[in-house]
Amino acid sequence: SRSPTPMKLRDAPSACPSLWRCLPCPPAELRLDLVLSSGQSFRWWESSPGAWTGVLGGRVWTLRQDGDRLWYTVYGEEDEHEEEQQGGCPAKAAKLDAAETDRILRDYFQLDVGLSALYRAWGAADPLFRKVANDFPGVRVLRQDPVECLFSFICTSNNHISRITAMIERLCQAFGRRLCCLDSRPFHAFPSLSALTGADAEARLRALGFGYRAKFVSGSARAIAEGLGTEGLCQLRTEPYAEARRVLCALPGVGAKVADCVCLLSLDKAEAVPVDTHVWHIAQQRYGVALGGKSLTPRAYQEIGDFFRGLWGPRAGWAQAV
DNA sequence: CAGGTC
DNA sequence: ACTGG
Repeated sequence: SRSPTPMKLRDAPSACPSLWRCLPCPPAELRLDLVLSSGQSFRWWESSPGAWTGVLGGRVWTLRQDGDRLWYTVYGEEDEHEEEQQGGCPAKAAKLDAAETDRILRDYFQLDVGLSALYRAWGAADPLFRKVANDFPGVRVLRQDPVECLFSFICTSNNHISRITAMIERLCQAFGRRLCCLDSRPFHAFPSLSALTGADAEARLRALGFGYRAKFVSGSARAIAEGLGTEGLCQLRTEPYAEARRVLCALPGVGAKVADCVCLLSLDKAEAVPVDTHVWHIAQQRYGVALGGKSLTPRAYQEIGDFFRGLWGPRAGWAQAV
């Protein structure tokens, strides 16, 4: 009998303790709710109060914070057979997996970067930061997959969060590998580069409501596939900020703002300061950056980034995320 | 008009 | 220009 038992979402460790693990992580270092709902990633969903379910590294996870601990559970794939689930997973495999999942999570949240020390430094340099920081502790920059980050942020231009989230959900359903079903809801991986290079990709994206961004997504996928490749894109992590930015801005649908988002959120460029309309207004109103144009010109964009880098230092992008 | 880009 | 809160 091969009928796969439908998997259920796991809200909390109490329900099924053996399937949960935890990492030490005080709230001053990470506030899950703030980070996962702030528009850095569009793939996390508050599945029940305090529990966040989403896809990371080709697996489905539920995360939860309790005091000084970050709890997590990872769901098996559909193809994994029942015998593994009940008789207790093969101990050896489970142990190896635990070290690996710990590592994935620590890397994704960049837990080796001490956030409280950074908050102190930014606050010492900037009274306005201090005020905001009080209400928003534990906001850190995720280290996302470059392909997911790039194509997600191509979708953000001249758009709003609720629609961006819905578009990316449809993108994954249509082009991404199906991972598993939780409470009858299917979860899909973010599409690989090659999934987006098909001849009909643009038309399919238009049908999914991507509008003019359909051409940007398919065009950038093609350009990367025929150029640096997924590996080359990932290798931008070891290149200087200016070089990564230059390469990204050559892609269709990628201008200064999207390039900075990709640099900051997936390519380890902590000095990248994405300047959206919101940041632009704050720079003028709260920080008195004198650039009284009617629109955010390339010149003004550069000036605002330089201003915040001068104020906050080499991790200005992290401070801006707060 | 929205976390811009061509 | 796409699309929708």
